[in-house]
Amino acid sequence: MFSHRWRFGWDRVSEVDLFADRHETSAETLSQAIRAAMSEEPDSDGSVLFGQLQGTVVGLRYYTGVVNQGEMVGLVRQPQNPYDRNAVMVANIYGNQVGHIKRELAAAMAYVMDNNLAKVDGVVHWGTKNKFTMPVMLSFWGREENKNAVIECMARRGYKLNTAGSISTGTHTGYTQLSSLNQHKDGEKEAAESVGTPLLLHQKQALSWMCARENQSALPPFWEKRGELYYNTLTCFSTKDIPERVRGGILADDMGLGKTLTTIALILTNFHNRKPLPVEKCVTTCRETAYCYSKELHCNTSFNGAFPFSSQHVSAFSSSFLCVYTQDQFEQHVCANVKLNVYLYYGSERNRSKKFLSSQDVVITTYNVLSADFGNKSPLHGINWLRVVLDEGHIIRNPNAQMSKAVLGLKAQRRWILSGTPIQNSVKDLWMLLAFLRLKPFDVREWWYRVIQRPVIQGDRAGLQNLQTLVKCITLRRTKSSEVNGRPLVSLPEKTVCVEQVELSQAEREEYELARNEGRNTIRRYVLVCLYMLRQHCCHPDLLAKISSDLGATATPAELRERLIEKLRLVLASGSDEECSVCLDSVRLPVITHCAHVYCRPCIAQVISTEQNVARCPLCRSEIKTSELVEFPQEEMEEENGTSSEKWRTSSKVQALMGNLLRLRCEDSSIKFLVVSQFTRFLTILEAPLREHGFSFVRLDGTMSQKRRTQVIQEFQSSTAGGVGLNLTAASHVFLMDPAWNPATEEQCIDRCHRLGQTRKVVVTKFIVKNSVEENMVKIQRQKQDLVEKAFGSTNTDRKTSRIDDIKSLMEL
DNA sequence: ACCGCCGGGTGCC
DNA sequence: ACCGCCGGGTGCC
Repeated sequence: MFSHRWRFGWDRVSEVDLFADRHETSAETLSQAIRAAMSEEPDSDGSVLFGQLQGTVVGLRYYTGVVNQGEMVGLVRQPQNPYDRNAVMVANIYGNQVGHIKRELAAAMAYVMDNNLAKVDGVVHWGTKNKFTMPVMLSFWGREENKNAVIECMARRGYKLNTAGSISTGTHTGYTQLSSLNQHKDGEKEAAESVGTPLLLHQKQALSWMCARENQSALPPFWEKRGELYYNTLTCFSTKDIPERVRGGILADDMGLGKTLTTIALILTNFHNRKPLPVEKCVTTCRETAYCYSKELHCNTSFNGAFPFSSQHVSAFSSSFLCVYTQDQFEQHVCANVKLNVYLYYGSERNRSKKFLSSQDVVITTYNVLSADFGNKSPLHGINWLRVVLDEGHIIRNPNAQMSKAVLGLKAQRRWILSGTPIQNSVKDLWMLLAFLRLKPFDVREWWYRVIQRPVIQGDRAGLQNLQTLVKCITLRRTKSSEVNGRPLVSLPEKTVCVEQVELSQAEREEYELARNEGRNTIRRYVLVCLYMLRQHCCHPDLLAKISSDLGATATPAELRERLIEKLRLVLASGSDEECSVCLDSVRLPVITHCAHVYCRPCIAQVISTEQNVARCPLCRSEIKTSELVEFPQEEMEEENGTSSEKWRTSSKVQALMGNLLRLRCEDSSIKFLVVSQFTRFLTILEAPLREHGFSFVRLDGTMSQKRRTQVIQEFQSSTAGGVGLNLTAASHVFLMDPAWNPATEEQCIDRCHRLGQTRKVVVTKFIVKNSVEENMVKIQRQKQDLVEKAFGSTNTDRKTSRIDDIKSLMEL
């Protein structure tokens, strides 16, 4: 075993090349590398069409799901299918199963899909009336770098992807009646008497539109009736059942145009059967609800007493309304003689009774309370509300957030989103809002993505138009500069914004640049430390520097120093090549911090000096001071081999290696192996299982003297002819335990045994942890190799191999 | 499935 | 006939 970084002094800086200062674009390179190395989830928006393929759907007669001509279908892997673990299920928009992809094709697709090499879409262009099988046009989408792999993989199984020219991707403009979209946007509606504040013209228009959206019976956008069926013009899906109409929408007026007042007016004006909410003495009637949430949590339970509560008949739908700061607005905008039951559902003493909450006219809560309750016998989720209103609805933009999931779990007849900025960053933001409104079929992310998001991002005009139609249909948005009947919505004094550019003085600029560079260096260092630790996790958990808990604060300074020195000795002895997490090289002038982490003195000194206030340990974030760094007494530096009392444990990677070694030894007991790691301490860890299974081994690493290295290599080569030096041809199997940033580093390593004197086939095994920083390192390696290939027309490897082949043939070997 | 595939019945022209 | 051919039974994954 040997650690190549040290032993041969190869390319010691290769790991930090990505961030090196000499590149003009270092900042960009840094961010790219971080994104590439740290990203767990690839950006699916970057996908390109690899090609298309005509496939077959079989087993139609066993399922009820039907498709129309031109309809999009979903392809779902069924790894648990008892008849075929490669099964790919075909379903229509509503998720009804239509059939399966034919077995042989499914086998090829399963590989591509399971390895995330491509996403596959299906469209059925014809044969929809078939009884047994039907054709399906499959489109393969993915990231550019996977394109060839996918095409080859499919070709190997006899499926040729059609990559030619322009192909229909299935997006087209849905037929829509634009006139109907603007319905009621110009109409006006008077608010109910109980609304205490007179509405402005544009607010009456908004009220009219909101009432219409709640009372309408029109189909959602892109749906039309065709005979007995309801037909979706974008996906070509059709169904007997009328698609659920979206009773509600997005009120996206600018700040200050009175979204809250308009919503209060809606609550009071449009109760059941288009009648106003019964208020005042009307104690026995059903009460309505609107809901809203605020981003803020105000746990002020004393507010509860501010509202008169009366016991009400519990309605089938209760209702609640919004935000903390609108509590005043209710009082302000509701007539003084009107009693409205408004309950603020937050604070630890909140009343969790479903019956009580249902009896309220309005229940107001916060996103935080809602998500805290969700999945925990949440009374709010058990009530079928008349209306749910999300104030500042863009807060639930991220569909992965708990708050968003909690919001989607609410049951309601009518749903509203109030937001001045419904789309903050990208078209992606819209999905969560559509999902909340339950706008079919876009509430299912796949259909939203296929029909709208991907086409829009790829610049498809039809996709953009469909998006606009969709948004127009469910959104009312006016800005402060909008006009009604030629007049501005609101009259405000003039506002001017100007930008004045300011130059820093030379001295200021110098200080600024200094701070910027320091900041950049600090970030760079922390990123490297973080990546480094992830790489260690991939190999073995014990590689991570331990945060020592036994270095108590009660110890005297002398005791503490003694213990730290002991710890430092242990750490240095355990791997002989302890690496500094700052420079990633072997520790020079080792020092140990009070939190028991070891660094090079110059490295950690620099970290401390770049901190403005309190310097913190890059590994554990404990406070560190230059004066508290403990050095190793010089005379003990050469000591070796502290026996670690800690218990040995295995790791997945250790298991993988041992499995290979044992299998190979069974096949041929004369095989020798080379086991390579970037981490010398990992080699130390590997010694235990090797001994346990009776493998004899030698170790080679950077701390050894030249003499010792020669001895070790001779011992390893003993039974094999050939010279010494860097020759390790006795080994025919190379195990690379962890990837290096630079592929050349690995190549050099492999060449130590794949060279003159080698008589066996050389097999190299690289262990890469799935879904980890290691996979991303491999991607970076591949990119580097591609670069080399583009620049030279052949890879490093090829050139080397061919040179070796040349020599071999010259010497007639 | 107006197929392919399987397995039983059958067998000169 | 250890075949070929015929025609019935059958059928996703």
